[in-house]
Amino acid sequence: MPEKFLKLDEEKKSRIIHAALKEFAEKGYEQASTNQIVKQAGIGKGMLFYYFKSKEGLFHYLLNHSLDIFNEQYLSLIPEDSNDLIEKMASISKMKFKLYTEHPLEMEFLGKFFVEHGLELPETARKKYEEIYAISMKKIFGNNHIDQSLFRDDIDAEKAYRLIEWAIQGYQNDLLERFRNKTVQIEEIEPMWDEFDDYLAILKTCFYKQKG
Amino acid sequence: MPEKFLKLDEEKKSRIIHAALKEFAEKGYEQASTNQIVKQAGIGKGMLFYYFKSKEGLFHYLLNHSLDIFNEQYLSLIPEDSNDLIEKMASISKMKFKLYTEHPLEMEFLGKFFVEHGLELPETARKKYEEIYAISMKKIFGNNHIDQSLFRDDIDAEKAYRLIEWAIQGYQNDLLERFRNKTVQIEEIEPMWDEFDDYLAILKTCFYKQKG
DNA sequence: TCATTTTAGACCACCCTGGTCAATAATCAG
DNA sequence: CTGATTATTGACCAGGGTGGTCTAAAATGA
Repeated sequence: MPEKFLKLDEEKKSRIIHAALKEFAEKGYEQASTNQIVKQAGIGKGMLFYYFKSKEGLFHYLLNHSLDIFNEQYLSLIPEDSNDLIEKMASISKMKFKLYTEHPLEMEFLGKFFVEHGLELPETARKKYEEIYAISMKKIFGNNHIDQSLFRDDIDAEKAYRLIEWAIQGYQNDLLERFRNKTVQIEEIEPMWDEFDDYLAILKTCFYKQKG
Repeated sequence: MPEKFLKLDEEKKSRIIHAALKEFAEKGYEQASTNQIVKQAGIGKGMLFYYFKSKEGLFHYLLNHSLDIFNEQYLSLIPEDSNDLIEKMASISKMKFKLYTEHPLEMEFLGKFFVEHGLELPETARKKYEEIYAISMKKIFGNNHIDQSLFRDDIDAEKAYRLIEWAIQGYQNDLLERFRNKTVQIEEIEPMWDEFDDYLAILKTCFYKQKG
């Protein structure tokens, strides 16, 4: 919708988007200051209202922008076919890590306005979010042909499932915490996934049937 | 220090403390509004500055108040003697749940100003926090006579340790999410802990040596 | 009764708000 | 080059919120 804005060169767009995302994520909608945004973005005050009509217009644009990234860089890439629960969750986890390190501001922004509670959102954004949420649920849990026979017999597979999910989640949070505000260097990634694989191996050893 | 304030009856003190905790936790120090606080607490504007000298004075009081609760209702109660890692973490987890449901505002407040990043705190509060942090670390991990022999031999005990921690953490977060903004009814607690015990049993089955 | 302590909220000077707009700079068409 | 169109700036606006003060009244106590 903001055609004027879309015509800008990428560098400037990015500066504005990031300044705005940061301000909204930190302060919330009401407390966010357009003055701060223009100062941080290094543009004149008038331009923000020339590109987007109002504060609300800017906010809507940011919501769409962030949801699109979430969709394209994450949701659409989730594989649907794996039967090995741990492998599936691991690959999702890796993608999520990539998403969060490559687009930290967008994800913080979405976190603030969707995951956190008690914030009213425009109808359109809520709809879009609910769609995406439904898709993600379907992709991750939907086609429940998870191979339960992989699990050992003496435990409740459903509960084991949750425990594994939480454990992997915990590792991811730990990882994200370590890389907070750092840009991830390519050469750091491989040993990280090695470590991750160690953890996954333990989970398999413990929760799956032992061969032989 | 705020003697005037301490002489008030408990109900009024509580109203003021809770209004202030909520405002600070939601908006952060700078953005928090003393006007909002007095309105929410139902007292005249002047009183806040009569009890505490300034906004900063109020904030310091809240920090101490919350840290004290954390200390007395949680840290000092952590048992130091258990060797069974899972049992120990489980009991800590239960206490933490109690702490968070009985003092949600205090814990949100502390979360905002300690766990969240990039907020400067007064020197005294930082010291107090670091002490408490050190104590908690020592209590939880310090006397590392955790009985590693309980773990099965074919996995790295250190890593298993972390996985268990994350899993239990995940369950707790799930629980806290379910009870967000609800006061926990006593009759709801027991079945909850039954469920928790189920999860713990699975963890033991999977990570500990099998008997016989 | 009168002195002391609590209380309320009007008031202060100041700062920041989202948004406008007139003046200017840059770009483009012919 | 000219003249029109577009992009850009920042001073400016009315309105509202800021932490904090102070007067005057109410409550309390002796």
